[in-house]
Amino acid sequence: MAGEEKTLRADAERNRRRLLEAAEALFGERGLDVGVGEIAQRAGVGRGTLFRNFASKEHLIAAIVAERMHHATARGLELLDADDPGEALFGFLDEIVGRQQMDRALFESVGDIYLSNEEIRSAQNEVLGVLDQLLVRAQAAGAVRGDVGALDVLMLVKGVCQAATAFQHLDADIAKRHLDLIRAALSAPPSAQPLRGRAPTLEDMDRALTPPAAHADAAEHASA
Amino acid sequence: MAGEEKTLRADAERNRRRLLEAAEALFGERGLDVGVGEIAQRAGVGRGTLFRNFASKEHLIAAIVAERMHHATARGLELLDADDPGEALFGFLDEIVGRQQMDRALFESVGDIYLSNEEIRSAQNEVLGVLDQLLVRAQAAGAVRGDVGALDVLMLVKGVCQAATAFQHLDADIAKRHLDLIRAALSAPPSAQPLRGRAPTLEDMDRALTPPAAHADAAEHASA
DNA sequence: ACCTGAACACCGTTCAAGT
DNA sequence: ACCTGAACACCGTTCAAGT
Repeated sequence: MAGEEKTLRADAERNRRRLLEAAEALFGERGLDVGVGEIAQRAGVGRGTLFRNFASKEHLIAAIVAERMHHATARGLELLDADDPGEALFGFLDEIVGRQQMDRALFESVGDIYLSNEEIRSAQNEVLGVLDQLLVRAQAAGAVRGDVGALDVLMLVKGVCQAATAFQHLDADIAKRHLDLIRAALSAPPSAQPLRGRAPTLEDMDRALTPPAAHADAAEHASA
Repeated sequence: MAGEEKTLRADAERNRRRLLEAAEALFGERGLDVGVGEIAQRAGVGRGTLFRNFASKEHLIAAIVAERMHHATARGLELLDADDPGEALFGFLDEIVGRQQMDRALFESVGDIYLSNEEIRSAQNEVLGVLDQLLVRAQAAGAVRGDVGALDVLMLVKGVCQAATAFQHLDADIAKRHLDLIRAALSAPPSAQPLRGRAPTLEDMDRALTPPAAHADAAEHASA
């Protein structure tokens, strides 16, 4: 289903890498509103070359975020072999949050392109895949309540990251603190009252991709 | 300390109100990136008039957000008289989240102007004031763990709102669901392991306002 | 005092001309 | 094929001219 990696000319490939590195460095230092001109200059190429490699500034950001997500996926796969399933899950979340703190507001505008950019979507589905496995293991071990899904967890963590970036001058470890609270929420037995709504699934996300289509007969055979 | 409300000419006051209403409507419908020209047009004034009333587009957004915060403060004060302190606190959070869901991504760019805009800051301090009272009452009643502060709670809720706006097409009630998880986190006894870091205070926020000042002797008599 | 809209500065993006 | 930078379109903001 995924297209083959179009092989680039040697210099083009090098320019692409330089652009990614320059953008990553500048975004990390000064946030997402650094100009494309400055990025191209730091990469040592013309502005047009940036748009030859990336359809828009948002796509450039998406490419960087997708790379991060691939790293996260790889790390999550490693943790699947850990002894303690609970520690594996929460250690995974800790590392994700740790990376976020370092490089400023990279998650900042992800929300906007979350669903519209295919590269981000597939990378995020990878992350959700491992997260789901880590979660199921932790639930089987009794370390995490059974009524939450991987998408629940990812959204809570994303929220913690975003809220923390606004206050990072305040306390660098505040995200860790709030992650501990998320952990408490996930560790608690679903005793008191049940959660409102139901755990969102990947199918829900796919369905959310086409809101302008008012076909009205979508609930036919999709109620599995 | 707060300056007196400069009394405006009748037509100027009316224009200001019209601009706020037009902006609120358009932002709610199509997000924060509607142009100032369209806002002015909908309000029936020239573009220059917008900038006479609000120093910048960000200040216009801040004025709207500040109004919302005043409403939230008023609602919180009412809830201080409620019978069940726990229900009062979580009901308050529910209403905040409910309003957020309705009008799109209003919290979206708040993070950026959080600390730089004085109007937002004082309005937020008001909210934090009531939230603190609601929280202390709930803690005294044993409904909420003692090791969290009002700023912790506000940041968690803000995170939930932001993460939910990205997925609002998915499930309108997803923020409510995650708020239930936050409730579980706050209701849990601080038994397992203690939270990392310490509860952020209003003094921490004020201190975060002046990061470029490296005076180094700020911990003199401020350690109260 | 306040309002207006043309003019300005500053982005992201495109494209004709080069190699 | 790929690169370049001038040119374009589109923002937010300013300001001289009006009332």
